[in-house]
Amino acid sequence: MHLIKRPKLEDVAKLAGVSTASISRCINNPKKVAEPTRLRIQSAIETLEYMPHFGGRALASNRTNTIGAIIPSMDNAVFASGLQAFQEVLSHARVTLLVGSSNYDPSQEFEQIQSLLSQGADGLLLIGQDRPQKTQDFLRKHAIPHVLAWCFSTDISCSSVGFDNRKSAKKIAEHVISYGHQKLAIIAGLKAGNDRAKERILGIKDAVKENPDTKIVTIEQCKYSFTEAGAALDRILSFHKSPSAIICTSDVIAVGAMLRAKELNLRIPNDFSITGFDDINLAQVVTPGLTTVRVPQQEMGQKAAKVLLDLINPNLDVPKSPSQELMTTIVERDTLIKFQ
Amino acid sequence: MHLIKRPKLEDVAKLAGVSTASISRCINNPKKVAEPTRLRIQSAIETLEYMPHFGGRALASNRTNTIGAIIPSMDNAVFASGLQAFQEVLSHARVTLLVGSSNYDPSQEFEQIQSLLSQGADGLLLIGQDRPQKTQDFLRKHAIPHVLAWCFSTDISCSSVGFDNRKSAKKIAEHVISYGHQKLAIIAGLKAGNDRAKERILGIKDAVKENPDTKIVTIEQCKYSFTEAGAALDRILSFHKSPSAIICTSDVIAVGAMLRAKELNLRIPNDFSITGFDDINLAQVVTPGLTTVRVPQQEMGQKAAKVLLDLINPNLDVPKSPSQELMTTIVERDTLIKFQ
DNA sequence: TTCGCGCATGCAAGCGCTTACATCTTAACT
DNA sequence: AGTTAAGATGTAAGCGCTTGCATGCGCGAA
Repeated sequence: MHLIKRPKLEDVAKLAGVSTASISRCINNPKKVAEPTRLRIQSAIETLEYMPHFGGRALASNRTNTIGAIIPSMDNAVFASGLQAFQEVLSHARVTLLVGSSNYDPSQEFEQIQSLLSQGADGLLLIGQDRPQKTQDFLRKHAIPHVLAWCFSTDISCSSVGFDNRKSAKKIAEHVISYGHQKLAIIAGLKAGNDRAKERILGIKDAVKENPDTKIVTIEQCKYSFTEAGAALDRILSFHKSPSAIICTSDVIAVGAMLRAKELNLRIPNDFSITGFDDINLAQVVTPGLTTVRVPQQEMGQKAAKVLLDLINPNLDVPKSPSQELMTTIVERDTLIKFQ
Repeated sequence: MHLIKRPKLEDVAKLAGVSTASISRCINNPKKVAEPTRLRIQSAIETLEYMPHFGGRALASNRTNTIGAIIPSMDNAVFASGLQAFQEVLSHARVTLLVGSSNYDPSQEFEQIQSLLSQGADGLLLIGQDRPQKTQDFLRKHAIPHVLAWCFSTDISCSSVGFDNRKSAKKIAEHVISYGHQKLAIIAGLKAGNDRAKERILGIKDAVKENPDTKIVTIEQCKYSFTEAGAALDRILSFHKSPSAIICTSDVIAVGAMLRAKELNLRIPNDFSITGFDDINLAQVVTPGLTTVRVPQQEMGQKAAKVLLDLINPNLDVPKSPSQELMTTIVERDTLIKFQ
């Protein structure tokens, strides 16, 4: 078992007694090679353990079979599981996933975009639609095939696979209101460069506007961490007019607030109701179970992968289905009860 | 704003009035170019928005600045956050991360290894040390720089960054035993191709062996899902001699069992104690809080990245620190109490 | 003045693969 | 048998970049 110099196409060609062109064809388009030759080539490839050289292939064909995904952070389960689903679909199509993370920062996202493209990514998965003009221009100018996930809107020029954050947030807010709550508080993720947070706030406001008896006591923002969410809860509780329900734009935040409430010996939902958003594992594990909005994470990852693959392989018969709206549903657990 | 043909080195060279060689040098080794020329080149690169072609570069230099990671699944928070940390370090070193997932299946892992390598990965991050001879031979034969994480053992020939699963499991088992528990049950992940699960079981057995009064009532295996873990609990409860403590080799499993126990109106830790492994978010969120083993996920990801980068850039002065053992600690919460 | 040396730069040969085109074979027609 | 089209295979020209080597230049020492 000693080190072997990487074989090249030529070596395989020699062994199989054909030209390098045939090998290449056999690998990329087996139909173009006659049965017996193909078998001969196959076995030559196997005995040499030949593996195409990526650079050579990329240079000659100008394709890398690589797709980049830039997500805020894998630390948030909601993206991790979407990404997992995305990767699985890609893998079946023999496409490799490049991963970058933006840490919720638009300028880091821009850097990562450049970085992944310079690594040859044929296309990109991005989260959300809110990004600086600079980034958008860049994508357009270089005609980068990309799809946006975790958002949906018909007026965006590029493909998106996701749900309508505003509508979904309105729905949960209406749900909360229908339980008789009139004084609401919001804990949202930081809005800067994060359209999901913004849209969700807007959605809640939409619901409040339509229900004149209702009002928003305060809107707090914080990072997606338990402790920050706990601090946000503290701020809310320091108000005179404390809310009867707190709507959080993420499960992580809601759970963080619940943990803090427990420390303070407050009882949820008796002292106040609370709702989340995403329906990650935490929501079902926390006590009481968190009433939240289920987001089709896996489905989104899978469909986004398919759309992106179509975008890259302008497939003959596949009808263009550039954007897809997925639906969210409310998952009722135990943190929301009727007011009084 | 129209579509622009991707500029190549030659275009930049023409604009800057130098040869392509200088541009290349300027990009890869700025010191080798005189100050004024460098500035001229820089500005040419910027006005053209030049971005090196990945394939060309990879072909000529035989390096891709890309590292692959193959993890069982990003769906498990323990790997997701390790991977996040790994990626961040890589990103600072201007190296891009390729991701594959094996779904805990050695043959899928092998495929992903091949796939990532054929994408030109300069090195690989793998989880655990237990893999088929075939895979090991492959890695050795092709001299693939790689590091193993989530495991540690001095007798492995290649670098590893992680903790000793067996020792850590022994430690938590001893801890449980020190609380007076004598009849223990284990719920472990599926052992096949998963050395973490195997080692942890062995560690628990080690502890039991050293404490003659103690015995293991049963060892159940299941996938890393709440429902499967719940089913495993059912099996345990159907035994005559039911255990006073259940040691789980993963938090996901422990929490799944706790959820099931709650459904059955069993009270933890009164009816039985339970412990987890990993200390992911869930452990602190579940009620009662899960007593578990904290694994330095982030640190592991970061250090693994550094080791791998060193392996790939045989750095001059950096002393070889091939393997690193990290420590785990027991996090005491509320699922483990004294027997009786 | 001459020589030599070091530095900055240019020249040009590939790196391993794909693919348009040319060539050859074969079989199905007239 | 002659003609032709379709299919299988080979030929060779790059794809865009890196890098060993050659070149040219300026400067100090002899």
